[in-house]
Amino acid sequence: MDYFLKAPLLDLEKTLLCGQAFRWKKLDEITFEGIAGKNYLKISQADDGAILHNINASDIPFWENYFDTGTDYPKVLKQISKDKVMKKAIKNHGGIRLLRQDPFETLISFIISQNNNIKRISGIVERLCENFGEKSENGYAFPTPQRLAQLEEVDLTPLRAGFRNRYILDGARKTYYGDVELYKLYDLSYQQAKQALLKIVGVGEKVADCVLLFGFFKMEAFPKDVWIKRVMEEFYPEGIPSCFEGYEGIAQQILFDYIRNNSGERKQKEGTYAKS
DNA sequence: ACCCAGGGTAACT
DNA sequence: AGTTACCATGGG
Repeated sequence: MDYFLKAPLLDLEKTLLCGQAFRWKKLDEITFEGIAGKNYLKISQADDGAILHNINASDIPFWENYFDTGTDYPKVLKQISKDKVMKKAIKNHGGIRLLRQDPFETLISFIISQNNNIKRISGIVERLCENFGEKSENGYAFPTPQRLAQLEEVDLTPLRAGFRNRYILDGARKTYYGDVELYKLYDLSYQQAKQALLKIVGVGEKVADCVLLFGFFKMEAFPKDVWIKRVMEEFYPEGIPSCFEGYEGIAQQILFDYIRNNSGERKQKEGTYAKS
């Protein structure tokens, strides 16, 4: 059956393709498909929500959670738009929602993301799933920690992930052998959980913040990649405005899309970082 | 040929 | 504690 997922203000394309998840593909103007963990979904944009196609009733709670339907986005946007720059960014980029993703998938995906671009990250993640994920009728699941932990670096050469191979393996091994009790980080504070993630080789401040935000929904996380650093320089030399408090993660995602893909609405600074 | 990409590590001051 | 070269790979 098809199911209407209520999600006020949702912009499906921005949410799925803005670089917080890497396994979604656009099928037509309003329809997308992808796999989160081992769950396949075909989904279409609707007004203030989306249509989940051919879905089992038992899977609805998973997707409600994934699309963060428990968060009141109109309320959040009203709060953070007290900041002028954010108010402007929201006009075209306010439809982005955070996706509540699996911690291990998020960890490995963002280890792969370092010094890399979104298109190539998606390719590496896809090859990772095809090589080591469980196959089902609609594609490949994301690999388990157990499966990846038993591999050697040479096994990862088909991914063409380069120097990140040893980081991927360290993340998988520390997760599988419990050196980092990944699924217990939900219960820790932002700071404590971050300290645990930083024990993984290849995980630094930025990757840790992405995992904490997209994998554990720690809203204090404000990942500072090269684009956000440009936002901070240009708009927030004094630091993050206080009205973002409690919603830093959502604010970050909106600003990330704003600076990367402003479609001409913002004056370019000598064309320094116009989108490719 | 050079620079950059949702950065981190190791080796320097 | 704060810089900097280097790290594979692919696109512009």
